[in-house]
Amino acid sequence: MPARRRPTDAELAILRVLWEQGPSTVREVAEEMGRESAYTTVLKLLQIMTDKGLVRRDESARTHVYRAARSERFTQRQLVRDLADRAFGGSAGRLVMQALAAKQASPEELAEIRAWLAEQEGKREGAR
Amino acid sequence: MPARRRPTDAELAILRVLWEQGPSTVREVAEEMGRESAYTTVLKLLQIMTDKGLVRRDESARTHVYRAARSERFTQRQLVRDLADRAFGGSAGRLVMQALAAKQASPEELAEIRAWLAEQEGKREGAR
DNA sequence: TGTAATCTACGAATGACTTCGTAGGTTGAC
DNA sequence: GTCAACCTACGAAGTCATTCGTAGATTACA
Repeated sequence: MPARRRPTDAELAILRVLWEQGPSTVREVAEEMGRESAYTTVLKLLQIMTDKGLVRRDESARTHVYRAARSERFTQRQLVRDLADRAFGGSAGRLVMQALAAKQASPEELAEIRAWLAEQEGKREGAR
Repeated sequence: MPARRRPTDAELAILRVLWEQGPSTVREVAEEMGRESAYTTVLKLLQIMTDKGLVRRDESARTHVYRAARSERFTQRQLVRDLADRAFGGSAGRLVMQALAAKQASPEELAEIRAWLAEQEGKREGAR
C-alpha cells in the first residue's frame, strides 16, 4: 500500500470548507474562502483532490458537487498520528502534553478531557 | 514578519537526531539516520537548515559541528500550534481529544496529563 | 438568435523540497 | 612526497504543491 499522504495545506483549507458547509460546488467553496484564491485555483485543487481520493465528485449536473471523502474526525486523527510519529517519537501522550502547554484550552474543553480520562480510569478499574 | 515556516519532513528527521545526540557532525547525523540518505544529502540539508536558522554551525574545526537552534520542546509546541490552526480551528482542546483517541497513551502519560489538569484546576480554584 | 455568464479541462509557470554527483581542498599514513 | 580518505561547497535534476490564464462547451435570457 502506498503510504497514505496527508493533505497539503491548500487541500486542508478546502476540506475544512467542505466539512463545515457540506457538499459544495466550486463556486461555493471559492466564495467561502474569500478572494484569497482565484476560482480556477480552487477548481484545479478540487480536481487534483478528486484524483487523490480526498474528495468525491457528483457529476450528474453540469455544475459538479464535491464532498469530503473522509470525515473531519478521521482526517484529524490521521494528522495527529502523523505528527506524533514525525515529531514525538510516536507518543501521543507527549503530544498531548505539548498541546496543553502550547495553547490554552477552554474550561469546557478541559472538562471534556477530564471526563475522558475519568472514563479511561473507569475502564481500567473494571478490567481488574 | 515573514511567517515562520515549520520544518519540513526531512529537516525534522535531522532535528530529531540532533536533539537526541546533541551537537553532531554531518557524518554522525548521517550514520544515525542509517543508509537511507547519502552523506551529501544530509550535508546539503544541514547547509540549508543553517541558512534558515534551524541549526547553528560551529566552523572552528574543519569538520563542522551542528546543533539545533531551537529546543525540541519549543519546536514541538510550534508544530502543535500549527496543526491546531490548520486542522482544528485553532482549538488545542479538540486536538487533544483527537490525539487521545487516535493513539493509546501509556498509563504513565495519562497520569501525567491528569496531574497537569489537576494543577490547572488548583490554579482556577486559587484565583477565586 | 445572439450575447453574456458560467462551467470544466488543461497547460504552464513558479517555487519549495529532496536527492545526489562532482569538484576541489585538507588531512593523515606510509 | 604521494595517495587514499574525508571534508565542504555547489549545481542540477526530479518531484510535488500552488497558482492562474486560456480555451472550449453549455446555459440563460433579452
